[in-house]
Amino acid sequence: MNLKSLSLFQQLATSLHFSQTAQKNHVSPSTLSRAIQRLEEEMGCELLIRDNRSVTLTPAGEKLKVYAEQQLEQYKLLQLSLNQQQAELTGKLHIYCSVTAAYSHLPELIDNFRQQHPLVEIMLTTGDASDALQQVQNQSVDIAIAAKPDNLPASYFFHHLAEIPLSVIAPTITCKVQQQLKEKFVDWSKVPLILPESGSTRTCFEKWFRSLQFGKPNIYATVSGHEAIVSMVALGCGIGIAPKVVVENSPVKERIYNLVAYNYFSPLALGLCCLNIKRENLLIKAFLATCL
Amino acid sequence: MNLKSLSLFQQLATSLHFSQTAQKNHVSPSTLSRAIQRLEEEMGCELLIRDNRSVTLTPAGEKLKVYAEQQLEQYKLLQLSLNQQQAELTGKLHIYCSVTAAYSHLPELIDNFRQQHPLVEIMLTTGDASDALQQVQNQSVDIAIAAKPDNLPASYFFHHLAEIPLSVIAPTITCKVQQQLKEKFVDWSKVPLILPESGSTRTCFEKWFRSLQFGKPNIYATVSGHEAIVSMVALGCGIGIAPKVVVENSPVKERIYNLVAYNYFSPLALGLCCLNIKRENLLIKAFLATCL
DNA sequence: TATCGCATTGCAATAATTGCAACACACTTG
DNA sequence: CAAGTGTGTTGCAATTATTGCAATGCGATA
Repeated sequence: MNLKSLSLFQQLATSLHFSQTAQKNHVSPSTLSRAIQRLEEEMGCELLIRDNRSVTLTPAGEKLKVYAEQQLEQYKLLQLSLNQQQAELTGKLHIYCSVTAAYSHLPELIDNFRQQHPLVEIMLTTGDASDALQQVQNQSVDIAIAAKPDNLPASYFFHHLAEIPLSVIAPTITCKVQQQLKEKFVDWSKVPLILPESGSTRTCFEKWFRSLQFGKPNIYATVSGHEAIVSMVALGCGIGIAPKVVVENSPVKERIYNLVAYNYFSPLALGLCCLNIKRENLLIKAFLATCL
Repeated sequence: MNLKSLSLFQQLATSLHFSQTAQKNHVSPSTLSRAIQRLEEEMGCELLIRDNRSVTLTPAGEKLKVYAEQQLEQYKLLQLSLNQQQAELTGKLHIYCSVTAAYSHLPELIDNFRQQHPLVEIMLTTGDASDALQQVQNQSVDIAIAAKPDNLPASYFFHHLAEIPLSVIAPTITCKVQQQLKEKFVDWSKVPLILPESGSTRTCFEKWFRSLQFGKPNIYATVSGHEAIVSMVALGCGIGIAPKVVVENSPVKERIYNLVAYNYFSPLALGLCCLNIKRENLLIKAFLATCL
């Protein structure tokens, strides 16, 4: 039995909903399902009754839920007590976070860290993912939470956190782009494109476009930051490519749709990045530790 | 964090001795060492000070020890409560156990099981490993704890528990065998051998002897049970082959020594064995579950 | 009947854990 | 003082466990 499974179970026992719980924890439903199965195996009894329409706790499940809550609480207390005992960490930790990551992973990372090291002052900068590495490089920040570039120099340390799928998006309003896309033969060299200035998403796009063999792309605009791409697409300026999370959290998401047919972009690898030489730094070490 | 590591740590924190703790838990010292390292990583602080001559708990280690003891206790209680809640298992469980296994793994298996299912009556038969399968086959027993034979029919289920290394042993007292072994060229067809009647050890030996290409072995005696082999070797009747555990736990171990040069026997695979069709049997299922 | 939502499974890829052997170190012995 | 013994730690290769994707089964909904 491990705390991760226990935590998953505890949440599931509260929400009684596999998909939701899985999503909240950034794991696939199958992972959650199997974690519970392992737990049931280990306990030697059913914990949840899933009748394909609803999920209910068995009496044993109830007991385990109580136990899980206790355990998680006690574990927190232990951590607190251990961290108190160690020379308590203080100082400033500069974190750079791409706006994209801020949607999905930042909150819990910060939460966990603050819980364990309440005296550390966190200096957070958000910005375009493509700036992340540079910020780390010139030590303006200690850690970046951003997509992994294709060729990361060995002087950087990278810890994988999640895969960020990309979406190709188009405006729903009637406009020139709309018509172009409706044609049987889409001349990609004519379709106006909204692209990020640089960064992984840009690289990703360029690879794809080259594979189409349509010559030069018709780049309507290059913008800095995924959010801006989404906005411009919504305005009907052209089609764009941006992380799914950004699209789904956008205030204009009603005015765009997903060009599912073109979703063969490999997802971005989101993770923590810092200089290898700084991994011994106590604050950085502590931060990385909270991310397992 | 998982209970296994926590349990290892708890024991280590009590014994303050890596090798001992590792041995008691049937893991290698390196496994234990790394489990502790992981724990320290996870907690973000040192737990034990190892200065190459002694092991001491740090204050953080002390705290974790207390925590670990609580957790393990609570886990036991949880199991108890869950098992109580389920229709409590009762009945008889017939176990066959080779004497060899009785030395090493039987106690804890039984312990664990009894703790969880105190009302189940355990009927234990010990005997020669070679009988184990037959006993399972004709359903005289439900489960056997014994070495896995080379060709186990598919109707059997086998769960690996540990590797049992074999020793080639010779008498220390001066006798004919001694002299034969001292010669530069050992004529293996002349050396008197003490062998088990049948079973994995026998198979193992025969393979080895054939590979020597010395014709027929000079079999002094075939006996049933590894313990008897050790005794006969101690008496100077010949050399023998038997599991290390048996040799080391033998009352006559002072009168035998290990022919290290001939230790190229592959170890026996000790494990639990039952008929596949009986795996659904509640008692058997429960027993297997306690063995992970 | 077709489609959706939800949990589960087969399978291949990835990550974590393991034990062996080799090592470094401190004490003990001959 | 060199060789030997007992200790915990590492490099490395092999095994094991875990993961996510894609496909499946199953009921509900339209």
